[in-house]
Amino acid sequence: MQIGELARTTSTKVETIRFYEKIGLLPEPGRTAGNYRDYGAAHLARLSFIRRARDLGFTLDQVRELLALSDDRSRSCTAVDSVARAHLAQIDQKIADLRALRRELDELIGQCSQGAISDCRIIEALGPPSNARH
Amino acid sequence: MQIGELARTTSTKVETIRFYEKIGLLPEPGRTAGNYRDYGAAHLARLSFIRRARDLGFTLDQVRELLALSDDRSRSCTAVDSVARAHLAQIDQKIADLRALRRELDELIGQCSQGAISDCRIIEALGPPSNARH
DNA sequence: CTTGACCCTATAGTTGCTACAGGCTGCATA
DNA sequence: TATGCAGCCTGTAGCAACTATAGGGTCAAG
Repeated sequence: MQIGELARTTSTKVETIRFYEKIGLLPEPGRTAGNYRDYGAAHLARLSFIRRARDLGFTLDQVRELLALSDDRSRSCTAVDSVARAHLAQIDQKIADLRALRRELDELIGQCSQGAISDCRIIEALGPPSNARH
Repeated sequence: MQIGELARTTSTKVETIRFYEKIGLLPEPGRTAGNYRDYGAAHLARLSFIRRARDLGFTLDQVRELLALSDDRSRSCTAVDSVARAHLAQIDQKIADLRALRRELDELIGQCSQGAISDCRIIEALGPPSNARH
């Protein structure tokens, strides 16, 4: 299987696959006579794993950790669980932050009366705390 | 006012201020005899504006746009409003994405029975679609 | 035998900063 | 006067996680 096919089956860009190889996330495959990368089922499995984890928002470092854990199949699942839980907490934090931000922005927009910039509440709200603006 | 003081009053790092100058977001200030940057009230106002907008999650490009709009005080506020609304839509999208992700991850974690990795539902769920894994 | 799709390497760009390295300036203190 | 130290200067490299480009080689079909 050459890189293009692997890319298509995993919905990954060719460059990204080469990038994963360069940073040591995906093992180097064998090469054909013409120096093309030649992938097998194990590569497909590993890349799928990486993509799913990335889709779930894990960072590359977290993915690396999960891969190491999954390679060591004798260990307890607890470590995997804790990586996932930590990630969940981060997501919750992000959602909370975005919601707060959304509220603020929404309020700002509600004040816009579509007048001239000089009366724009949005611009005004972004201005300096209390100083005189020339 | 020198750069350190401006940094403190706006809760910005010194390097960030120089960075904003380099990318043309903040105008170059005058210099003292010793070649130190010398800032005035206008700089403070502009940097405050930038920081507030950034805190609200606007990208630097959006900030640039808002700054340009606010400089042209005769124009209608409508353009500002639309930048803000576009940003709001982006935030809503992000929140929705994160919520979907949260749900999925939560489900995954719920299945973890703390057994050995070989039985780990998380690792399993991250694996390839349906193929035989060696 | 040429076209075109695919592959190769290596490097630079993206966003929004942050962190050096190596060197001045300016003020206080011994 | 010397010296120390905080603060400033420039320039460059680094972070995540790719993406894009340049400049080439390979392979199958027509």
